[in-house]
Amino acid sequence: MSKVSLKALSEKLGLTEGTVSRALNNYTDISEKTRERVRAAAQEMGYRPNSSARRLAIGNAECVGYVMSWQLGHLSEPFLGELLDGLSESLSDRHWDLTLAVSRSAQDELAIISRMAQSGRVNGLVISRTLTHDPRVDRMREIGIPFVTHGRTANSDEHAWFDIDNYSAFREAVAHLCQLGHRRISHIRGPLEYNFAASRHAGYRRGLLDHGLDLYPELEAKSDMSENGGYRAMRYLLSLQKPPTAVVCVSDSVALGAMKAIRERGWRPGREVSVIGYDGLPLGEHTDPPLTTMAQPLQTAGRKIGDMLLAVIDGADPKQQQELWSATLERRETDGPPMAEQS
Amino acid sequence: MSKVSLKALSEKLGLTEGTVSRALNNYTDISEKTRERVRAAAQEMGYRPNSSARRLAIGNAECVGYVMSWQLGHLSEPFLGELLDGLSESLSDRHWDLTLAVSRSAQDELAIISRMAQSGRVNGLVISRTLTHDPRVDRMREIGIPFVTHGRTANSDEHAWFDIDNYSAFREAVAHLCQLGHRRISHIRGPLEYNFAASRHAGYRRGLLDHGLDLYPELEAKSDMSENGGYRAMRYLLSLQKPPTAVVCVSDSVALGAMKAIRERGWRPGREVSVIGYDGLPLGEHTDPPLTTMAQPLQTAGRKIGDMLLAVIDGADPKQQQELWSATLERRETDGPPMAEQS
DNA sequence: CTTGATTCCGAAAGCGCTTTCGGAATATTA
DNA sequence: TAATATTCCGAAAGCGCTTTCGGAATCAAG
Repeated sequence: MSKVSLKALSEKLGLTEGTVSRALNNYTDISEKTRERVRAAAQEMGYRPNSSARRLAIGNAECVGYVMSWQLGHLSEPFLGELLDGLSESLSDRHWDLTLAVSRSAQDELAIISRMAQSGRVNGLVISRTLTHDPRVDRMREIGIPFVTHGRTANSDEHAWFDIDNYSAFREAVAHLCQLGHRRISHIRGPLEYNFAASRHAGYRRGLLDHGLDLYPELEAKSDMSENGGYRAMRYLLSLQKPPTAVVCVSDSVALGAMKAIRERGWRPGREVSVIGYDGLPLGEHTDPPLTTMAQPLQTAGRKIGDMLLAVIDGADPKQQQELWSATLERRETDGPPMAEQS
Repeated sequence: MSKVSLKALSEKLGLTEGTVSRALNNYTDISEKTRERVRAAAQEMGYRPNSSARRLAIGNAECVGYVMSWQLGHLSEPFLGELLDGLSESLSDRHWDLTLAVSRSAQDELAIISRMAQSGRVNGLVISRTLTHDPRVDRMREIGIPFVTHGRTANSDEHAWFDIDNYSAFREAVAHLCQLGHRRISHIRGPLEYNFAASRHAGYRRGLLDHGLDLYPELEAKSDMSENGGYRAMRYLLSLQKPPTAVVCVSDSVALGAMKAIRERGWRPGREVSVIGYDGLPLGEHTDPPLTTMAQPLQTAGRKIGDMLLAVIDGADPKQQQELWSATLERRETDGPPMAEQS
């Protein structure tokens, strides 16, 4: 690729490679005059230091990795793009790269982590969708590579993480429904191995208890993270003797499916049964009716995660790199007071 | 990171680094016995060749880049995840990496391309959302780095590309509406600089002509690629003296916004005005009513693009690496015959 | 004008791996 | 057994860049 090497440049300048290198890297032992001369020549010849060579010499990959799992339809997560955007923004300040790896199995994922870390391909890693007990963080810690998780784990005290306060978010969502007068509040939850799903679930339960409501297992429906999962779960809930008057969903996507089930029954979301989603997706404004949701601030999450990772790489104490942000209730039109008892 | 180097490994084995290297890389001049011995030791010590060193020596980055632009809300594109997934799947066969770069301006994007290519950081590039006249492909060609575009350009004959036949898709969508009896068919189009938007627009027009319909500029509304853009565009169309009885939208997202505008007027998509989207997003099944759409097969597009890029890198003629796939009409419930004239 | 402190650059040693080349050691053929 | 052909590995030269070290040349101080 790069036809112009340091050697070519230095020969043209009548300097040694070392000198040119130092000039370009702003060493103080190079006179301002020659530094400029070198810069100009480099510019003119279109010199680009070979990354592999530089990285080898410098002993640094100038690169971090994001490893995402194939599971859970992770790839279609709404936060993917934003996260990558923020990450790369953070990295671009120092001209570092972002390498992506997607795994095809849990085993595969651990292998990928090891390989990327131990081959010196990256200086740090970030993973998303943490499990409560996540073998990936064990692996990363054992390897000793800097990392930050997007989402907490059971022993998050030990590492750097970024998370949204899912627990409080769902507690708040339930509180909101209670204030509207609901007492039969359902939850369509995600796979509980995932920390975020477990937190939301726990927050939901806590919300009920806050308001003196009992926990009814039949009011909790399991789902994957897809619209279809939400649809099926909601159909189940609607088939109950006494269907819930409100349901909080693990995500906006799931809420979308739930809404469809509600409509199919001839009911209307926000009237016969309120529904609250989670994510704050823009498309929620355009559903029928517009979806009330707990909106998470993901526009800058990636940026923050990147900054945290860089800090850890720079030697910061991972335990100090922990950030918990909050979601906020965004009322649209799928939440309303319960209708008069009807059975 | 990697504590065990080739040197350490070779010393432990009582062999030279060169020999160990050759053993690990399956050179034929190493006896099967020592090869096995080396493998075992490598495995045991957890040896991982340092990537930077390997890449430098080998003169190959073992890596390709995907550069995405910040524009157009590209990041939230539905195909992002699938594309990355497919790409990485293709690359993982040879254990190559995928590095991501997101640009913050058109200028920036060109700079990124140059830097990645000329610093030998990647062996090839892929870009999405091509413009009809795309300076990025000019740049890549001028640099001489292998690449494939996701979407065609004005001079696509010259390079490798993957695309969906947008033109035919929209022509077909219009044909479908005509067969249902529609004669006032609108199009909410995207920014025409983008090749895909221009193709869809052209396909729409061609569809009208196919059926002997005239082109009315006022029936074409411009929009960005967001739900909101579709919403505003549709409001405009509904404000016409004689609103269209059907509208084909540049994307499902845009269609979502359009549907909202239709509902707000007290009408129902598929009854007073039919709407057809494009993308085939799963969430379209759960809108109200479920969105009829031209579905594109993106599950394997990434894989294909990756394979094509690899082929070009391996020396294949870029002009032979061109692939055009078709979208297919997925009828759901937003298409129907026009209602009786009503004004 | 000499001595010592500064500037500024050349020389050279890597970074960790790959690959070519040549030559022992062993096997094959006459 | 001698001569030729094979097998298998050691030695060494890079890949392109960074960085330490030392020494001219230039400066300020005596």
